[in-house]
Amino acid sequence: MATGRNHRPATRSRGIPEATVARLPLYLRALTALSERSVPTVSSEELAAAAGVNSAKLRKDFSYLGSYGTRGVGYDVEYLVYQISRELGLTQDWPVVIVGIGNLGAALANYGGFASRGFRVAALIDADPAMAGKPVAGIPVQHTDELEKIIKDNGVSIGVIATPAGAAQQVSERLIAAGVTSILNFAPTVLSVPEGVDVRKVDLSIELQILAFHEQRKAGEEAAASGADVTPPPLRGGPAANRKGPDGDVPAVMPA
Amino acid sequence: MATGRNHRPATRSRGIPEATVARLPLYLRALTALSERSVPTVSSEELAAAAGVNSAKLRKDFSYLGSYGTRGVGYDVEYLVYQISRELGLTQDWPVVIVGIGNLGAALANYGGFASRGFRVAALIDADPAMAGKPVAGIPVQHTDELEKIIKDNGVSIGVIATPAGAAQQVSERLIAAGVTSILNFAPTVLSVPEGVDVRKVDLSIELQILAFHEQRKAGEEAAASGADVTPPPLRGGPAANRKGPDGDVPAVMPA
DNA sequence: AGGTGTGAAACTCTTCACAGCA
DNA sequence: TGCTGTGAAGAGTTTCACACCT
Repeated sequence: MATGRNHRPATRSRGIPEATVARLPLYLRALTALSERSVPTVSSEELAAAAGVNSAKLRKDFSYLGSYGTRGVGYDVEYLVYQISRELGLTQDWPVVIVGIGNLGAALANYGGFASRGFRVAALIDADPAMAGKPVAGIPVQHTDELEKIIKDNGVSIGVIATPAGAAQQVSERLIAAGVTSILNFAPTVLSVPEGVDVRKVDLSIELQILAFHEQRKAGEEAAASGADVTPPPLRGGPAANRKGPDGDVPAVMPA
Repeated sequence: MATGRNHRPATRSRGIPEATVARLPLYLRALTALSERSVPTVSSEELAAAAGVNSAKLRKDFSYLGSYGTRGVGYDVEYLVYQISRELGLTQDWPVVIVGIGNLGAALANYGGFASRGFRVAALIDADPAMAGKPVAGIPVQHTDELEKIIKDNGVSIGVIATPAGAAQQVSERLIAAGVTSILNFAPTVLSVPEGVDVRKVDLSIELQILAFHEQRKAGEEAAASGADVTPPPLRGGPAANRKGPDGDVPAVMPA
């Protein structure tokens, strides 16, 4: 997911599995909704449905946090909200900077969910001098020259990169040098960062390509069902004339 | 990842593992860059570095596609680009619609990578009548009333939802009813969709929360190194008075 | 009765390490 | 010699199913 080394290589000291961590925000959101409706308790079954996972998984996930439920009853909503928030580190406020205030950066700055839980946009930074001073989402954009100062003055440890791909690596280096240790990267590049820095990436075109893959599969299946050819297009003769199918050779319907 | 059922439940017919599929776009991007620099061949080691994965994983991934390399030499760049594109279904053009043309929707519409490889923005749709006709990224926004017609006329099977959370479920239902079978959801909601529909979600606040979790860990480790307390904040007495630490009880330094 | 917490089984994914081909 | 392709081992994740508590 990131280029930075994995967390807790072999020995997981207080080990919550990464897969579980990735789901905690989901549970938190569902719980927050329940809390707003003043629902006092919830069963693993109900909460799992709201979060879109299965209940055994949810219970196992919670078991890593401790025994927070009551047998025969379920989980106390408020209490769980607190416990998960705490576990995720959302009981404190994280100042973040957004670098690259183009369409996307502006969208992120305006995103409400940002401020909602634990995060605060400390600054918007852009390389275009013409942007400097312009308010976006009520926050004046600052020039890249100020980057290091902003990071240090605000004690920022989380940076969001929404620059063009070409600028991303350099921006990440400056952020890191100034003290940032977690980066959310929207630029379509692989960032290489030193050990200890976490990078998560959000990449639109990758997501679309994954969807396209499955979409193509569905088309293939329909075709198969109606007796048409299945495997993608023809196997034209490329440079390497020695390729063979996935496992040995697929005993599939050959195209014309 | 999605609410829709998993692909290939038990028997993987022509099974490329999901984890591999998710990395193919990454390889494709790295290969495209090499191709633009007219690099003819590349070793698994080099390509892996460019894609930010390790070489054994990359070779294993490629082995699911077939034997496309040459021992002692490496992989033919152009040929691999073609094979991966084909596998991902990018040799055909996928028309997509973007629903919800706010800040984010506009950012997506303007996103270059969209058009670049295999995707074409067929239409922009928004519920605000005031938006109708306005061009965004050169494409006139159409009103939600037209949604079904647009989907059908263009044979759209992939939809992008960039609406507020409250509208997302309903939009997804309309998209699906009109024929969409893959959805990329940017709204912070769990979509519930019928079997056979793929949903992928991109959720800013979830990503940030995951970063916050690790960030907090790092802070904890530093503190531990300097002898301060490790486990998050205090264990206040909540509703359930029976909680216990993760594995038994953490023999950690108790806070004051 | 009802629903959590969890060992154990099943499955998926990653990494190792090396046989075998160019 | 150099690098791919891959069995086999290992790590991580999900699911099952049921003991146990309320």
